[in-house]
Amino acid sequence: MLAGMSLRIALLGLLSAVGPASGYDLAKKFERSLNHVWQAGHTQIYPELVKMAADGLLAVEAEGARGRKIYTVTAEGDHELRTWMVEHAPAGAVRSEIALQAFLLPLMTRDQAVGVVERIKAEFEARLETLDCKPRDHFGRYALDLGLAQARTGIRWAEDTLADLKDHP
Amino acid sequence: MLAGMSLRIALLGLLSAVGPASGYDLAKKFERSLNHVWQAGHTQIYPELVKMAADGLLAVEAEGARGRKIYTVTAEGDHELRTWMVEHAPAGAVRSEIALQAFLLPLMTRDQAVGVVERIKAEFEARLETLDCKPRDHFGRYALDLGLAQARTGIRWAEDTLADLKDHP
DNA sequence: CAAGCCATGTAACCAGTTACATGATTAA
DNA sequence: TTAATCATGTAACTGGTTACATGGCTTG
Repeated sequence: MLAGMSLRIALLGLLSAVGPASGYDLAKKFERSLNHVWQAGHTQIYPELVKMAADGLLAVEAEGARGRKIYTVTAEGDHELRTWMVEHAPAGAVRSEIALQAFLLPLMTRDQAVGVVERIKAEFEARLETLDCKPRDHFGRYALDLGLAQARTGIRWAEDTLADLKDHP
Repeated sequence: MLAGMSLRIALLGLLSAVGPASGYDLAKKFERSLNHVWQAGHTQIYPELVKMAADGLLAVEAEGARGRKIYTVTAEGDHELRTWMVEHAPAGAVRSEIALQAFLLPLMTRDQAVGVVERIKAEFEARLETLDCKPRDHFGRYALDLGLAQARTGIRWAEDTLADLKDHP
């Protein structure tokens, strides 16, 4: 089991959850439901589906108009998904521009720092709002809970940091 | 100002904070202090420093034994750093294997899901512990606070999710 | 003088983004 | 019939990882 197959896993998961779909369908669902967890555009998805079919993880169930291919998960694909979920220790590594800006705050003047933290706060608030609008009955509900909790934590951090910056001028 | 220049910014920030340093020094400091915020190995750092010097953001202050070059931030480099901090709206996008596993939990059996969440919880706990050991007087303290708060949020999410999984078998 | 660490680099590869290209279908 | 949207793809590039290569310095 190689590292960095998250795109495959995400596609297998989506197909398992919503049933047979085309590349276009999957790209839309990526944007609508997986966005806060993983991102991929159609230019990455189309070729990956072809490779996954070649590797036996997916089968082409039907071919419609203008080359539209409907994919389904094979038994092997389902096995791959479950194995990854159960066995793969997720990489906890973070690469966050927000955290980088937070890291560098002490290099800024007080006024610069206040401006930066206020923008970060707004960013977390926007995130909270978009996540809050998503349907709660959805099968990605646990990830939604995590995202909401982390957005609230970010807002609280920004408030505390603003207070701290005002205390120590 | 192009997107995706976070590595440059991180290097400018480190050099500003700790003073003149070589590529090797910076690689070590990356590992020790920036790890929870951004990652970069020496194979990425060395060529980037050369490019940054060519672009006028850094100057080679001295050359020591075995080709060791000591870099300093130029006025232009300092300007670049400040401009990015003050003007660049940080990308909030997340790409997290942990969140992906959380997303896919409803596809698993109850036992599989419990195992996955327990491993995620352990991951957050490990993160909390490593961050807790870092020095608090350090110039990256705000990022450290954010990391600690988010690790605690992750642990709380895992506990809530485990309770939820046990309630609804 | 050998073992181990210090220190710097290159090359090949993989993942992800941006820009470009094309044609089918639908609605005004 | 023209404009918008649906739908699929390719190519070039950027950022990041892994594997490899090399040689100086230090200490037992």
